[in-house]
Amino acid sequence: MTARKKLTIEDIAQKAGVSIKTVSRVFNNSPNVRQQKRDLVLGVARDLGYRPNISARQLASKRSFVISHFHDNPNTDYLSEIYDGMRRACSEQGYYAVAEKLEPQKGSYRPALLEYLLRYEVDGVILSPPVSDDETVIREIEKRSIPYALISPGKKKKKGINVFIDEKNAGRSITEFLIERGHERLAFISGLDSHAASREREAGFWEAIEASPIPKKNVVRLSGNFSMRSGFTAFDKLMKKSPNVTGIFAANDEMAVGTIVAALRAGKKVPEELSVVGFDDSPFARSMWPTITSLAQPVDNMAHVSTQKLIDWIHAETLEQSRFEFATKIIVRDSCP
Amino acid sequence: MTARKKLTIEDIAQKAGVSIKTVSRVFNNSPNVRQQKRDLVLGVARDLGYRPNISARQLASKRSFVISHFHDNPNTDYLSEIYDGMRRACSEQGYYAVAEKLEPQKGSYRPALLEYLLRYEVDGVILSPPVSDDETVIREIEKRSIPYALISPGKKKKKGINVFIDEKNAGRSITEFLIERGHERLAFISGLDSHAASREREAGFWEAIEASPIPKKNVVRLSGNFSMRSGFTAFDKLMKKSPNVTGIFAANDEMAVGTIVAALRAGKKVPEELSVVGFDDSPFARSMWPTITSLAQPVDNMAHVSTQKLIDWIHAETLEQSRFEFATKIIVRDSCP
DNA sequence: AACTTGTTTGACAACGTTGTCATCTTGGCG
DNA sequence: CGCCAAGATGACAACGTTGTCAAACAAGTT
Repeated sequence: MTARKKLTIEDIAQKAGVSIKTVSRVFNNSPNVRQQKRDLVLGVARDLGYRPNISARQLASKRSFVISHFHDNPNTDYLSEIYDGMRRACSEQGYYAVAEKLEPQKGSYRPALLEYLLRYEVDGVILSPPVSDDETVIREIEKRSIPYALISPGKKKKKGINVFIDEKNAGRSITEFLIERGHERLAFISGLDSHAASREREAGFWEAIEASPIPKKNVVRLSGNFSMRSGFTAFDKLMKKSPNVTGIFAANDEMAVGTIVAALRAGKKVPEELSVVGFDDSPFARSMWPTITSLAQPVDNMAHVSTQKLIDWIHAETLEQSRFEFATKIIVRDSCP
Repeated sequence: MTARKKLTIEDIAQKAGVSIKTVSRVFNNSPNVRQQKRDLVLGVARDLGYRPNISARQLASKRSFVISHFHDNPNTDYLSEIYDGMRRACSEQGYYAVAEKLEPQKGSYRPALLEYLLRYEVDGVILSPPVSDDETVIREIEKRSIPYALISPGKKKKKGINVFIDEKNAGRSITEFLIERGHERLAFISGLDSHAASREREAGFWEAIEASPIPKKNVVRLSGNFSMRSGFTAFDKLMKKSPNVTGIFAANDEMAVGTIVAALRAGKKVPEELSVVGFDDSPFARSMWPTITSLAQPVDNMAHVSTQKLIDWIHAETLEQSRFEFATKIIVRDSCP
């Protein structure tokens, strides 16, 4: 029933009694179109169900309408949240969202990146950790003056769009949460030290400790690498070092899961004898038992905003605001109620 | 340094001393081009580093070069493996791989699907469970004669490409694996009964039991829903019903994780007192402690082959072979060594 | 009223391919 | 050796947009 012929810009122009160029202007939000005509065209287009043909646009304008997300992160939950946010923003504006895992070759992301940029001529790029901290990649993108957005970069760049949470602040607030629950012997399990966010979270942890009456000797730092496995081993080490710790902050949820599993195995009751908080509010946090109290960052929304702003930048060819900080919140669950 | 002007088909034609149409034919693998010219053109193109312009192709040929994967599955690891396989096949052939979560509206995938098909005019579609079992979706796609591939469909369709493993056989073989390890009291934790694969896996489980000397009264069936949580509760129920079970087959790895965590909490040693096997060989299986013995299906490869065959189908406009069965294997790890 | 100046509009040529159809080769066969 | 069918090639018009540039219009200014 909907098998009618394909609509073109010409059909709309004719029906609205204007030239195709005016229709084109309307759909590109170009200036210099009288509001009245704009509304007219938009009305006709809506009635007929017109959608601009992406390929023709691409060809004529030499833009690809592709926005690529480059990543190198095994956390598929995180990636898929980013992709969702991108997709929402892209489909609102008729762009393609594409995700590409960048495989380092001889330690450098450069070859894979170049191959890709050449192939698709992307209009905009989104980078997430750890790629958002790779200077080589950023330089290569700037060299081609492709608009880009960095999600949670370690150090903010002046040029691109920067989208982030205050990791230190977040680390501090979830530590304060633990302290308020009455815990006086704490442990922190770090992520990869090469990951800037992990270092910030730790800095926040120590800030909270210093601001509290808890003596430093009651606090242990264990190093992990964001993997569930490293949570296990951290817990085992902890039990040897200071078995009377009652509150643990793991720098991400996977390690929190590992910690809890190890605790259960060792016969410790969670949360009765040991409270654990995580970071990221990943699906793990909801599905573990006990469910995990975690600090949530609005990844989906961060990706959505980056993409929107990126598209604005592409259109405007100039960038007015470049830094966007997002609020976080603590999701209270069973592991530290 | 690579900032040279964009190459077009014309440049290649000129340099090779043929018409642009011949170059076009070569790049589309059209018949009726002398081998000698084909090689010549290909050589020149390689030397100059020519790549056909996707948009122009799309516009002229009225194809979109987009292959979409429709899914509705919370397992991001699974999805990302599929996406990887698709991407590999797509980028070999200059297609776009796009993934789209189909959100049911009033219980039907139809509205979301139609919106999407209209928007992007996809050339080919890949469906994964549970969408690959949705008759409405398949009918809608067939109505538009869009080539499609089904990954692990419950019942094989005659028309599209069907890519699958023998779930029953797989279920049987991993059960046999348990039995061979000397377990005589077993339990099966099912997935969602609406999920055809889960039913097949269970059928395989019972086949193995019947073929063994184990009496049925030593075997328990518990129902789960593929979530980690349902693994926990299944284990707790099991301990009440028949605490002397020594081998458990969970219909997926998430439930296996849940089972193991519950077991550790209850003070059971895994694998010394209780062996657990899972299904899917997801990242969980590698990262849990103990690591989980699991049945692996080659998801990445299944997606790669579906996509390749789909592209063949798009080009040939006719489908010669439509069913592809993949081999599985058991990955032996610590939870049942 | 004539003259600026800036805004709005449209005609028409790109953009880089593929589809169509006509023409030119080639090879087999009588 | 001539004829014919099939295969190989090319000229040229699509495809549906946007870019360019010139023309028409509107609003101030003298």
